[in-house]
Amino acid sequence: MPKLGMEPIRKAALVKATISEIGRTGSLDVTVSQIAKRAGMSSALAHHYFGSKEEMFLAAMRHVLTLYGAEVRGALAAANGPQARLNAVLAASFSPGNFRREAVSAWLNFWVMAQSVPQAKRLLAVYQRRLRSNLLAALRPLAGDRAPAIADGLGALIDGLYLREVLKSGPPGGAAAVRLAQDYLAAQLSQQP
Amino acid sequence: MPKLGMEPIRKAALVKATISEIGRTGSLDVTVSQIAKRAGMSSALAHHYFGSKEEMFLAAMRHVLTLYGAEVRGALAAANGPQARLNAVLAASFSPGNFRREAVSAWLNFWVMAQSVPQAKRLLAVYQRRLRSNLLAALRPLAGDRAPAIADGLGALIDGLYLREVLKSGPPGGAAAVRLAQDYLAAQLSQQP
DNA sequence: GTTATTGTTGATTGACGAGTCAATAAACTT
DNA sequence: AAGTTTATTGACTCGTCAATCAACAATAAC
Repeated sequence: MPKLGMEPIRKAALVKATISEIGRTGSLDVTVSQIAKRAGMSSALAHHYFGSKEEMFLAAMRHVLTLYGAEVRGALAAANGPQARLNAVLAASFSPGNFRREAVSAWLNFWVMAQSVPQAKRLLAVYQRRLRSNLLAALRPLAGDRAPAIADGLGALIDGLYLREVLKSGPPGGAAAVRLAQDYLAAQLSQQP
Repeated sequence: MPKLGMEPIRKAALVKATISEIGRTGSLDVTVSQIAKRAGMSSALAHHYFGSKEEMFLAAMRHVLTLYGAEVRGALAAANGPQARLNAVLAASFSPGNFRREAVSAWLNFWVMAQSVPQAKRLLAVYQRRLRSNLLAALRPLAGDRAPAIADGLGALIDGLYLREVLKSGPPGGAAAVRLAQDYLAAQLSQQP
């Protein structure tokens, strides 16, 4: 049975399954067996490829952040001018791909993990730095000295909207979230600089 | 040895210890033994009083929310007029008592718990409703129809600032958080209603 | 065709931890 | 003083789970 070159396939399946299981249970209290089962393999194989449960979690986290980063980059590439760049970041942040229960729930749990796993903390810090730098670059031409404060506020607002999404029931509210964030931006930018 | 009337004392000690341990480890992966030890008793006694670990967590959560609620109420009682009431809510939210590593970390973990424990979800919903209602009441005279959107944004911003505090190192940044939130408010309120 | 290399799993190990129990002791009741 | 209630804990049960191992299978290398 063993076809060669299984490693990347199985790893990808495990990463996906990890996110699914974290999303399903809403916590990191997920067993390797559950993950492996959902990915269609034995728990022993999961350990074979990842070595430890923590590595699986970290790989899943990297995956979520990578997807997010790619979407932001893509949206930015098609954006003309500062205002469009801001909208691009917001649109990517709350796109259906990123702003869905599973991913949001996983993201919340990664935040928890960051408190005890240094590597996770580093990954989140990278995400925060990138977001801040994107916002800042677009805001400086529009808001000058006030750009840093606005960027920090907008960053926190985005995180807060993610946070609140996990408790909401019903369909994802990405559109409403974008509206709120744009509202915040409009208010800040209408102030004299 | 048994002095009577120990129950409330021990329960309070356990609640405090629960918050401390969650804050220390940054997660809900805390054993009843750890909590009991920090509270100066055996794990059996902890079970005797609370029945289960989950009950301990819920009691700790209630405690955090009660403290927060009391502080908000106190600040509101001394506030005159809508703008002062808004400032009161912000000041209470980021006061040193509430906005300290331990409490913030516990709060993040309660958020996670809310995803799988209905009772925890209910408690958080109560907190959110109260916050929203407080903000809304103060905002309506200042912003009219735009009050709901501003309240939702401000609520999310507050939650986001909490979230970001858990990753920050160094001393608590309550003052900066209040500034950011007030900045948001000022920008929103300067818009024509 | 023998020898690595890669893929795969059932079974097992070893640790840990929630919750229970039986026993002890001090205080209150009558 | 006998009995009840409250406080308290060490020892134990029972389940779970991460991680390892031994074995087997298929492909590639020589």
